[in-house]
Amino acid sequence: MDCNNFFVSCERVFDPSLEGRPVVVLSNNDGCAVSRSQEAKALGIKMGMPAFKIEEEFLRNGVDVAMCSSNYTLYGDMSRRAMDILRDVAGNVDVYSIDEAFVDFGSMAPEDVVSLGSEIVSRVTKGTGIPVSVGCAHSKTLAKAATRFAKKFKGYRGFCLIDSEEQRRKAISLLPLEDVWGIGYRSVKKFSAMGILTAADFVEKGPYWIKQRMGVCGLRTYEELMGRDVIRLDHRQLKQTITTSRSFGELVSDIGQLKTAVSNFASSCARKLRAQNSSALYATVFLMTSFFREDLPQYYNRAVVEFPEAEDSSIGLVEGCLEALEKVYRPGYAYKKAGVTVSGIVPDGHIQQNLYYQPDYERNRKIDLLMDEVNRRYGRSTLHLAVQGESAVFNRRVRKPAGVLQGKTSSGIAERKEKWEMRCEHLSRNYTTDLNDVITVCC
DNA sequence: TCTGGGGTCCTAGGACCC
DNA sequence: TCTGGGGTCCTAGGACCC
Repeated sequence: MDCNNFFVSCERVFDPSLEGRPVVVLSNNDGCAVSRSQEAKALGIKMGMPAFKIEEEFLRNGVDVAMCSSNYTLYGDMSRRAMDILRDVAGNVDVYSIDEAFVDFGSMAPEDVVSLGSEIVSRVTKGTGIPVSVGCAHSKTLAKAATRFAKKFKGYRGFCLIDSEEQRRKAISLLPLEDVWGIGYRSVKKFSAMGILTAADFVEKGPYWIKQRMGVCGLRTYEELMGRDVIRLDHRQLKQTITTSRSFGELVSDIGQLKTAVSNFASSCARKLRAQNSSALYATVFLMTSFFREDLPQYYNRAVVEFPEAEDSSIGLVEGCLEALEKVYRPGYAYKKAGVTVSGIVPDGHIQQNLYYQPDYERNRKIDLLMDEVNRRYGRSTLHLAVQGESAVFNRRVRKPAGVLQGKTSSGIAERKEKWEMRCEHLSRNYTTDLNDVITVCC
């Protein structure tokens, strides 16, 4: 199951004025388009198109395009609702991403497959307001292809089944190579120069040829396109790396401001580590200038700190990361982005202790527990370390005041306090997660 | 002026072991 | 010092996903 134009669809559920219009949802920092309505796609707005180009090419020429800042609080909650309904209808659900899930239909009679597939489409769409497509086949790669057909051709009414060998052959011959799950931009470029344009052209080359050029990943895609289910999803409990990074709203040169930003990134990583009951042995801090600014000197660097013992406290991670920041920082550059990645992640309870290190566990643990609890109850960053700065809001989303349904206004957006804070000038409300933002309908 | 963020897996090559 | 055969571990870079 795949939600159609997911982020845009979420915005439309609560803002009917977006219906029937070209709509794009922008990335963090209002950078570029990450989700587009059908109307926006028809205009030729590409995935990843920068917001300023959309303004130049369309808005300035009087073409109506609605732009929304991304509102992940809303999308995350809408995703949860969709997946809950899917589980209720179908059971055996494997959530693959914020807008996609695989369902194991087992060995079901074809007519039951068709009715269950159609039921998923109608129940999820009705229950969330978000249109979805369902594709069914003997492998995940073919099921994803079926989903594309279900989305593209209205006749399917949201559900497409690739069952027989004849249907499989027809499907792969109609499937452009760039739409195959597992074949990316680079491979498409390489293969199209050889005249390989569809999934059928690709499998025609045979497993040996493919393995030589794409390794075992390509081989798996071949098997899947032949109808054999060989791709296993990752069911690990713990993430192997956790990153928090942001582009800045404006270029930053001052190390004081970078310290504030990096402290926030580090404490965010610590919070994510604690959320999955794990700790990390290493933290990497990176710093970079804007590669688009050819008029400015460029710099990229990173530094790693190793903790004496795997660490999950905000205080410990922030200390380590500030140390690393001092190593990578060079004065005289205008920085555009920074971030923190933690790695060497181990589950709590399996931490290798260090004979020569006597940390004050109890102290930091108490502080973290308290901060987590207060922030859970009263909102993120209610309580934070002083070094995170007065606002501690690198991912603050300032909400608009609740009001009647009348489309977007930007009057409720607070000014950014710090240069490095993100831009989000077209932010919708947290309609489903904040009582103050619940819509009022006048009738 | 303005171009996102967060992941996974595989492979080749270097360094080292017996 | 060199020979062959059989390993492990680590890292950087590439490719892919949403």
